[in-house]
Amino acid sequence: MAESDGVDSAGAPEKAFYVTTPIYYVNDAPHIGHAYTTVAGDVLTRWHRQRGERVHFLTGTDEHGEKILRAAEANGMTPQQWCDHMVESAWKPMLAAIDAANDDFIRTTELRHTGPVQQFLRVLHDRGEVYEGTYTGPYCVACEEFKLPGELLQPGDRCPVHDRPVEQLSEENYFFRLSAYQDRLLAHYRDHPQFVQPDSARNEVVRFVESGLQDLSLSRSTFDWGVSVPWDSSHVVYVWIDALQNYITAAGWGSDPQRFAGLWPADVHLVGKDILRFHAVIWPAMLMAAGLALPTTVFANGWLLVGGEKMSKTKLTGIPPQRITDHFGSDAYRYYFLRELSFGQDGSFSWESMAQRYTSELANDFGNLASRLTSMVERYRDGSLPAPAPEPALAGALEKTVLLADDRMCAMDFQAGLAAVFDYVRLVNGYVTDSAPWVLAKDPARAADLDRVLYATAESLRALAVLLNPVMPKSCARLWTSLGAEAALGPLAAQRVQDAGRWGLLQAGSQVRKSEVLFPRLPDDEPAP
RNA sequence: GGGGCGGUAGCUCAGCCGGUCAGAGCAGGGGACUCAUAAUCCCUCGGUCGCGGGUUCGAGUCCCGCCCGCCCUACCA
Repeated sequence: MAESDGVDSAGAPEKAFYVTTPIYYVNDAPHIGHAYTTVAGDVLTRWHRQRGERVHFLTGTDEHGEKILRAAEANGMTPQQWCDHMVESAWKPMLAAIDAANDDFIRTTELRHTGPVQQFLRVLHDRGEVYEGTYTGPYCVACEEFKLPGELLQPGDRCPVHDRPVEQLSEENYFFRLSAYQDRLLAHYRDHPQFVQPDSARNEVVRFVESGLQDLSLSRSTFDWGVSVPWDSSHVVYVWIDALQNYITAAGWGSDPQRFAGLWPADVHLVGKDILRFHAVIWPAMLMAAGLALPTTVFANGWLLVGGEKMSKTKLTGIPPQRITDHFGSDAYRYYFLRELSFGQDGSFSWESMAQRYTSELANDFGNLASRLTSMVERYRDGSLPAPAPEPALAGALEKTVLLADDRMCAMDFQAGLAAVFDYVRLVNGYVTDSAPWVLAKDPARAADLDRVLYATAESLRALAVLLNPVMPKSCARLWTSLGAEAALGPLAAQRVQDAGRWGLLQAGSQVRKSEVLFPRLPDDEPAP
């Protein structure tokens, strides 16, 4: 198969596999729900990178809007200072804690974003997609802000903050002709079933659009922390319209056409299901209106439930990722959430299940297998790996494992992909026990059998290091070193998923060294917060 | 009210177009082994597949009704 170096035969940059997370609102404190989406994107992109593809992984922060303005005021800072503070003290540390290898980090207050956003608005305006209109909605005088019909207290349409009746107020706004896109959106959903995933999310979106769309007001004039509407500086762009564009502005739209051509359209927008509608309805309509290509897939992941409830800041169930990574490490964190939960469905997090999977699967099954092998090669063969030898029982299973894992991971079915890999881990543990190399070692006449068993086990671990590297890069790097694989095979990052199932890659004489255990057993107890 | 998804062994969940689909892992019980992180391996206990009808030679698997849970129902990041 063709190796990719990022350039196709014509010399033009190969279009990258482009994955995005939502940009996170800096006013929120990062919790495991944010990190879940980010980890999924990171593992997905690392997997494709391990397949030899050119990849681009984008994340970032959303920094405009009235809430930011008010939070900054409350903290005695300018909005920009407040955003800078939150990005540096909360959001970037979260990425470091989960070991995310994003290629870019976009902030909506950056000039590379705000300039192109204005350009985009002009394009919509010039194309007749925007008109001036009147927004009428429930308004609380005490709050000095519009309320959402759904949040009003009943009976009487009362403000949930002040418990007093709201009044209907009108504001002159600019509107986007979203309603004009109903049929085109429905046609797109119909012709591109992979556009919204999983199916449950797609169903909801289709039903929603079928029920009819209203035009969307895309500007605000009651505060000024946002991108100015280019033809009317008394308005700022509605924060969602601003935020969605990060996916193209970060890719170079409006600033770097060559870069944009090499990235857009995005292959996957990962989103939480709470913001699905913005990504599966408004965003594609905006792109259609501007004449741009649509992303291939919008994938909505489920929510993490804690104690059976959705995490909530107000209920103090929003768990910071660092609380878990401090105890279990980033590799285990990444593994746990993708292995335990079915991506796309809601799932429960509990400290107990995290500890259980850590101990059972990472420490006892995977880590211990590495210990068994390295210890025996040191003990029986002075740390020098025996020569390659066939072992059909394992080689056949490994080949199937690689094909299945690759298929599942590319489909974003991380749970099944990891299950396939760990089925193989179990198989190898069984193989070692059945082969009983410690018995073979006592009989010089069976030296060849011992060599074969040691080689087969090492070769299996070699493949596991490749397959698990996108999920657990730190541990797999140590395993790679421990196997002495780099001398003959090169860096772990250079190993291709497609070749991982080939038997006989590790070379005779590789220096195998027992290292610190990959996943030390840990106390199960949850540390006090 | 309308809509979406789900309700399968103690726990977490697989089960595509109906016919070894009654499963996996963990937990529990028993045994083997000692290379290894008191790890590993094997065996085993265990479920009227939410409830009630229906279609069919045959239904967790399709249809209808009901019960329960979560979510969506437009400008909340």
